[in-house]
Order: sequence, then structure tokens, then C-alpha cells
Amino acid sequence: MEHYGTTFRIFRKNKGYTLKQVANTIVSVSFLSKFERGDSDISFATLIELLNRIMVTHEEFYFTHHSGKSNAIEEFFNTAEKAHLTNDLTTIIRMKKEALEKYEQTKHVPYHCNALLLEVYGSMIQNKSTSVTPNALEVLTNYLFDIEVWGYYELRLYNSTLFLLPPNSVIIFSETVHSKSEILIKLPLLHAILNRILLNTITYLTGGQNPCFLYEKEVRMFIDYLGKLEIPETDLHARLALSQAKGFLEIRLGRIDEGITAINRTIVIYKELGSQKLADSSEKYLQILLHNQRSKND
Amino acid sequence: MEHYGTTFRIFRKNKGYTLKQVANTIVSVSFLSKFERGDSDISFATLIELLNRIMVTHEEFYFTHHSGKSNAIEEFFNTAEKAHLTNDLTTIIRMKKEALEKYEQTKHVPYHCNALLLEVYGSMIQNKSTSVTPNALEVLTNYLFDIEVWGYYELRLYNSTLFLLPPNSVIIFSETVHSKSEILIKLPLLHAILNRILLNTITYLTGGQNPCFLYEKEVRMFIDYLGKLEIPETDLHARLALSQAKGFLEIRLGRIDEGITAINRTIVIYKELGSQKLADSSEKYLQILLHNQRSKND
DNA sequence: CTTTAAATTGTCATATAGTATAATTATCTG
DNA sequence: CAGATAATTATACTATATGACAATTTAAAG
Repeated sequence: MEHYGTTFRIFRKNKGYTLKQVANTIVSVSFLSKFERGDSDISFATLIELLNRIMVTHEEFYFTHHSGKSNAIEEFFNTAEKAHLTNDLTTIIRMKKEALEKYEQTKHVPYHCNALLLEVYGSMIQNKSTSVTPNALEVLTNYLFDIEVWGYYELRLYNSTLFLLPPNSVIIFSETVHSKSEILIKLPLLHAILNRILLNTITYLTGGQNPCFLYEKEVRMFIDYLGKLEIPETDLHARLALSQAKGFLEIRLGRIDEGITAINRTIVIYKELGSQKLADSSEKYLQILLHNQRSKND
Repeated sequence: MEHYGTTFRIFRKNKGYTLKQVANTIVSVSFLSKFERGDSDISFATLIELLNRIMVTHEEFYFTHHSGKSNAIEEFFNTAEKAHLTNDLTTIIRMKKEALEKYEQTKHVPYHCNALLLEVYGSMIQNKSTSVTPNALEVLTNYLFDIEVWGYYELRLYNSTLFLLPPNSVIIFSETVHSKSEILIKLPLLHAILNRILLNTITYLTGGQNPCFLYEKEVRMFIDYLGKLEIPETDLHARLALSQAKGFLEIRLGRIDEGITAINRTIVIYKELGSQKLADSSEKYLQILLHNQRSKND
């Protein structure tokens, strides 16, 4: 891996600054030169100041330096999800091996959780019964339970594994997830995940083959909750998903026609805007839900 | 401002790690302790490693440390835009003063550009004729022209000021903006701005009171361009904006009924999803365009 | 091409980042 | 509460980040 200084120099030159202009009052010219040539490391606070001065965000700096990777955590979830969606078993297996190695080295629970997540993805690709041992699930639940303030990692981990947990746990976690994330939730990226978590929770609690629907109260609560969070007007995707969730609830409650109408309206919008895959998966899910509901009524 | 170490300690404790577990192979335990107590600064590379180990992204770390601010640049544009939308003249004036002071201190052109942007916002709030001196505009154009690789700052600056530039300049800049942003455009945040730029370009070139419509070719080109960029299926907002842009083009070309139909469909979607403000502003813009078009036909 | 000024790099001094280990404090267990 | 163990901090030392200024390279100008 190249030295950060090299990347900094590229940015500085691109913006047309001299060493002197950038260094001024923050560091000495000679030191900045040394840093840029890789002869010296630099303190965190100083580099942040320098980046500010040349009008570069630390995100784009980091991203460029690591040739197109945002950060290790985001990268992990994104590549895992992508491999899952494209049935890329090789990648899943490789990533799982890496996670287990890191766990052996450090004994840090998150690596264990990562391996578990990849285990599940792997068995889903192979169409095996997603048999996660209760032990493994306990590791996950305990970890999430122990962390008081959830950050990006916990939110994404929970969002990716919530379908494996028993409904009671999901209800408890999802109920508290907002208060567990404090100010961090103001970060747009984190807020978006929170929305996804709530929507997934609703979907999870609404679905299932259980003939009697046990979670009406909770589903209504989460729908209310999402309403109060005020999804930004521009986040049409989340708003549409919420409409869908309401439709699915209708169906589950036996008001099948109302439900179908509501969901079809959302599917029409997807299609009109050319989001064909989203339209397809919504349609498929609608069929499954209708099938379950009808066999129940028999 | 508190020391970064303090923030780090909060994160570490929250995740339940001991100094030893985190320090292991990266730094010594005693040093990590010193850093956390603010007795010592830390190198950039080392802190990034440590954050990785405790599963914290640098974004959330920075955000928490600066109590809810993402980074200086993003913060600048966001607060300026918000003040502009809420007619908060006081904030605009204060920010402009700050920008000019920084410019005086450093003579760095971006601060000059920032001041210019705030100047425009200010006069828009006061309903003054947005009289930007050609000189000032030249500063802006030259800056953007000189920077080879555009980053977050340049993209946002251009996006906020493109309505002030002559159409020819806008066409040139918007045509090259993608190639000027290289790999950075893979950052979702930057990609989103690129989409907004292209949509704003289309709106700008389609609008205007000029009775004869000079930019049909260019508008079609940018619409094509947006299509090729493949807006993600989930970015329904951008997809809807593109549909709208196509409708506005129809109207400008005299196919008024087709245009109105297309735009009304998008407004219906906004309303159905409860995005009332977006629906209103679309409707308002539609009226303006229709008015211009009709007075032209007389 | 020569001269001059600006920008960058090299050298050396010093402050401070970072380590090894001992001392202290907190946590756990019976 | 005592005793043991783990976690943190203090001390003394070394390595290196950073500054002041001189030397060199690059760019500008005539």
C-alpha cells in the first residue's frame, strides 16, 4: 500500500497549490514535503486540517488512496451482499475463511459474527436449509445486546441477520434501535439503514406461514414509527416501501382486495420508472403472501 | 475542541474492548492509553487501523467527534443551501463574512468562490436582481476550468452555481464533468451529485424565456447521457426527475399535451407518496414553463 | 540562453510520538 | 473483606515527527 503522502500530493497538485500555501500555519513546508514523499508519517489531526485547506473531504481522500474502496466495514457488507445476490459461492467461501482467520487471531466477536453471516449466505446459495446452530445465533444476539450505542457496523449486521432471529428478539431490537444509535442516526448513511431495518422488520413480522397472525400490534407500531421518523421527501424508495408494507399488512389481515390494489399501485410506479427488478421482486413476494393467505383460509 | 483520543475511548468502551485487545500489534498498550487521555497525538495511518479493529468507520468517528458534523465542506454547502431555502439572511451574511475573511488570510480561490455563492444566495433572498459581476463569475469559471480532476467540492460548487453561468459554459462543463471526476464518481455520494448536475443542466437549458429554443440537441444529449449512466433502480427520485425533464422538453418543443401528461404522471407519484413539497414545486415550474411557451406562441 | 525568483528538498536540532516495564488501580472470586 | 488477576497509568527510554534554515531544483521572465 502506498503512503498517504503520495495521495495527498496528487490532490494538492491537482488543486494547484504550492507546498507553502498548504503548509502555512499548520506545518512547516519542509515537513509537508517529507510527508508527501513518504519520508514521514503525519498525525491524524494535522492531516484532517490539511485536507480541509485544500478542500478535500476525508471520504474522497481515503477512497482515492484505497483505489475505490470506501472503508473496510462498508466494503465487507457490500461485497458479501453482492456475492449473495449473484450466487457467487467462491467469494462467500473465501470471505468466510478470512473472517474465521481473523477471529482466530484476535478472538474479536465481530469477526465471528461476520463468519456466521457468510455461512448463512453460503447455505442460501446452495439451497440448503438455512440451518444456523442456536449457538451461533446466540453469539450474534449477545453481541448486539451488549453494545449500548449501535454504530454503522451493528446496524448493518443486524439488518443482514434479522431474518434469522426469532420474532421476539427482532421486536425488541427494532424497537430500541433508534435510541441505541443516538446522534449517529443523523448521519444520512446511518439513517438510511435505520429505515431499511424498520422496513425489513415489518416485512419479516408480516410474512411467515403461521396461519394465525400474531404481530398485528407490533407491525402497526413500526409503521407508525416510520411515519414519525419523517422519511425525507426525496427518499421515494423508502416511501414506496412503506406503502407496500401497509398493503402487505392489509392482505395478512384478510382485506385481500385492498391490499392487492395498494401493492399494485406501487408496482406500477416501479415499472413506470423502469425499476424492473424491484417490480418483479415485489410481484413475486405478493404472490407468495397471497398463496400463504389462501391456503390458510382453506 | 476535545482530543480525538477522548472520542476513541468512548467508542472502544462502548464496544467492550480492553486497551490490550485493541492495541495488539498496532501500538503499545501504554501508548494507546496515553492517546486516549489526550497526552499524545496519533498518526493518521495508525488511527485508521485502530478504528478498523473496533469496527468503527472513520465517517462515524469524525461525525461523533465533531458532534454531528460530517466534514467542513459538506457542512458548508448544506448550511448555505438550507439558509437559502429558509430565507435565513442572517446566516448567509455571517457565512459570507467568514468566507471573505478566510480569503483575505489565505488568498485561496475556493473561499472567494464560496463568498460569491453566498452573495448570490443573499441577493436572491432580498429579491434583488441577481447581479453577479462578470468579474466574479470569471473567478468561478477559471477555478473550475483549472482543476483537472473534480472532487466533491468542485461538483457541489458547480451544481450550486451552474444557473449563473452562460449556457455555453454550462454545456462544456456538464459534458466533461463525468470524465473530470474519474474514479471518485464511484463514491455513491459523488455519483448522486453528478446526477443532480445533469438534471439541473437539462432543466437550465430547457427553461428560459428565449422564444426560440436553441438547445434541443444538447438537452437530448444530456438525457441520453443520464440514461447511459444507469441510475440505480432504487434512486427513484432521480428517475422521476429524468421523466420530468423529458416532459419539459416536450413542452418546449411545442408538444404541449404530451408534455403535460408526462409531468402530471410524475406529480401524481409525488403526491401519492406524500412528497407534497416536491409535487408543489414541480407544478409551479410547469406553470411557468407553460406560461412562457404560450406567450411565445402569441 | 541567462538571470532571478519561487518551489522543493536536504541537513540538523528538538519536541513529541511511541515502547518496555514497573506501579497502580479496578475487577473478579471465594 | 482478602487475595488474585486483569486493566490502566506512570516512568524512563528510543524512535520519529516536525521545525529552522541552507542547498538545490524548477519555473518565470527578460
